[in-house]
Amino acid sequence: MMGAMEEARIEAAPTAGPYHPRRRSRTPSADVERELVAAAEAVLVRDGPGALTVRAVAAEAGIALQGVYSRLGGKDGLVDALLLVGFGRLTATLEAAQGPDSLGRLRDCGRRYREFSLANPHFYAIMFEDAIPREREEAHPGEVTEQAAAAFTALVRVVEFAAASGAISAPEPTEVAQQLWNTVHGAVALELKGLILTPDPAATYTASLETLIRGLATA
Amino acid sequence: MMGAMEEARIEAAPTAGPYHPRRRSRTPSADVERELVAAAEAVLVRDGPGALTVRAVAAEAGIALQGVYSRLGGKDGLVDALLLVGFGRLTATLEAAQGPDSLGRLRDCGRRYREFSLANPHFYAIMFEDAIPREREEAHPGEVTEQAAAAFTALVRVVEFAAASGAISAPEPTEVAQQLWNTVHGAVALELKGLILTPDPAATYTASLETLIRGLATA
DNA sequence: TTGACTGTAGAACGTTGTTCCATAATTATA
DNA sequence: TATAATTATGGAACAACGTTCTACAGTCAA
Repeated sequence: MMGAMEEARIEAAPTAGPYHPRRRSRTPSADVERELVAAAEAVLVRDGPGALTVRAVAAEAGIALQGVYSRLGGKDGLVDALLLVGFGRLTATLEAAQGPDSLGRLRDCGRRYREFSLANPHFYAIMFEDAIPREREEAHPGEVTEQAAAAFTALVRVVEFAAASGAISAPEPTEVAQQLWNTVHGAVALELKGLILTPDPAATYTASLETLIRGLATA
Repeated sequence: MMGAMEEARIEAAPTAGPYHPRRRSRTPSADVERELVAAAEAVLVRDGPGALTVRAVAAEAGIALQGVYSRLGGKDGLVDALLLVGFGRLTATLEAAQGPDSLGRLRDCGRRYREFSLANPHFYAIMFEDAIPREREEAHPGEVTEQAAAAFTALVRVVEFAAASGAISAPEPTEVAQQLWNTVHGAVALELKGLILTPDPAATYTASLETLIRGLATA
């Protein structure tokens, strides 16, 4: 499967010594973690969550297996690093939402949420569906939780903006943002599992969002 | 871990023969599949998806490991059997929805959906979150898909009833039922993952449903 | 009763996450 | 720069997992 690639890292074979005749190259210490996470992302995107094994990632990075444990604390740490990347990108995607008016921006935010999930289905799966079961029962590190909360905050901002303009009623923006999250997450989660039983998932998604906006409209 | 239980199935040791002196009891053929699925449910409910191993289920049932393969086609078949049970129960739960009027029945249906997911979190996880990764890439058998569709049909019926009474507008009940599913699934999926960031998840759930109903109200 | 079927126990295989080790290359210190 | 402390490497090894294969023996049907 990986064939002759690893031979490139053998720099020389100075003597035909008995035990360890060949010199080994070594990844600079400062690069190990970054390269492992980059390799993990490549494996995840290319082959999906099921193919993300510690050995596959180490081979993809050209780094010793042990590096995953000494630098990232094992597979769970590797996945946590990917979660941080994923939630960071989702946050950036949602924060970039814009539109001609406050409702247009809310609609764009919803559209971006779906596009992110469809463009990054494997990322979305590990972020929201535990597509890679955790080996140990420990909770995610605080950074991951905080980045996930940052994505939610982007929704709160959009809701606040729409409420300030009077387009919707949101006395408690967090409550309404949660309703928005429920709707968009439910829609994309079901779509990723093939459980949108209507002919046009995109149209149904838009309709769901419009129903929400109508339900939130000022009386 | 299972200690002395399996000794109970050794009925006698008639002779001190050299190789296989002990007589073995045998599960009646007609019972093997049913008992395996029952044991799998017990393990799933008690210990969660991560503990549902073929060996654990066979031990729980007191049935030889091989039975899972000869009767159910392996772990995936075992999980499919559980999915069938789970979707069947969800369908029954939703079909039992009732209320003083058509909107009351819709509200009860939404309430029942959440209660089912919170009362059966491990079932919900394998039904909607692939909490047990499939070993082979094959699709679920038709029965599973049909039973999942039956659960959705229960939602369609409730929507049709509400539309017929004029409480909501649903020219295409399937479209509206899908919007309802998006909302309730999104809410419970996020709640099961601890991602309801409002103080009172139950209240936010109800509010989400009310916003949906308001958005679907007849103009 | 007899033969076909099939559950049982056990071993075994490959893959997985994980740990440990001696070795050697890099990095930091004096 | 010389020396010491770090740390990446490669390999073996472990337990747990899904899966397959086997001889054996209990059950079921002709």
